[in-house]
Amino acid sequence: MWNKERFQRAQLALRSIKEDFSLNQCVHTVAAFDVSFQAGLGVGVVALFNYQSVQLMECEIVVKEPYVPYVPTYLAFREMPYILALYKKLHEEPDLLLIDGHGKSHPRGMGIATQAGLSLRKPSIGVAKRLLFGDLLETADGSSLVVHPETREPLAVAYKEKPRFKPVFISVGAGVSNLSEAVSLVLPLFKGHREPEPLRYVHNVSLQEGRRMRDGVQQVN
DNA sequence: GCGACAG
DNA sequence: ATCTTGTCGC
Repeated sequence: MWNKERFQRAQLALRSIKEDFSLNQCVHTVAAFDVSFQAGLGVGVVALFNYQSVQLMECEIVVKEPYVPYVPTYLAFREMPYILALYKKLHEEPDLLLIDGHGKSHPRGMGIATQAGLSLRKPSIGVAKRLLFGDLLETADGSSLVVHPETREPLAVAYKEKPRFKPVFISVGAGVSNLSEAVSLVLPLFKGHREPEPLRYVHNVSLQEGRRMRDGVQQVN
């Protein structure tokens, strides 16, 4: 059975894991994850990308029923089963994980990107489409900073690939030394869209795969 | 008590 | 996230 108390205990227990891993000097590959839900089924997708060229290397899919509902600030407990299964399917070990959601910019500093990084012992970065926690501070260069409500510590950067875009919120997951490093690692992955290309790709694959299953396969591929 | 609340 | 059509704009 699930409840907030168990979720919170598990989340805080994970927080005490030692980060005995860190980013390689050179990041060669990045793995992006996303999960969508269609007709009661969860469709998880991972895509391995070459970091330098931002070209697709591998794509894997996992389809299964979710174990628990979505509970605000406990997203990882719903989506982590997909991420773990997807990670096992990869034929090559990635250097960096890119997660659709927050990392450190979370009420307990334990967003899904952080939980994923700690669980898999891999450096991770979170990219979320909406703010969850923290105060938004406008900066001169057009982008904004998210800071902790009390400590005022920087938690995330609100980045707009184009001025007319709504921002995405980039935050440290695990194994990345600081926010500015996380941002500089993600920026090269943007290709003129709101989200970095690897995340945009897995999101699209997840949606189309979900619809294909829901509507029934009309053709064999 | 009230409102907010990633995906 | 999902339920859902057309529509305005670059």
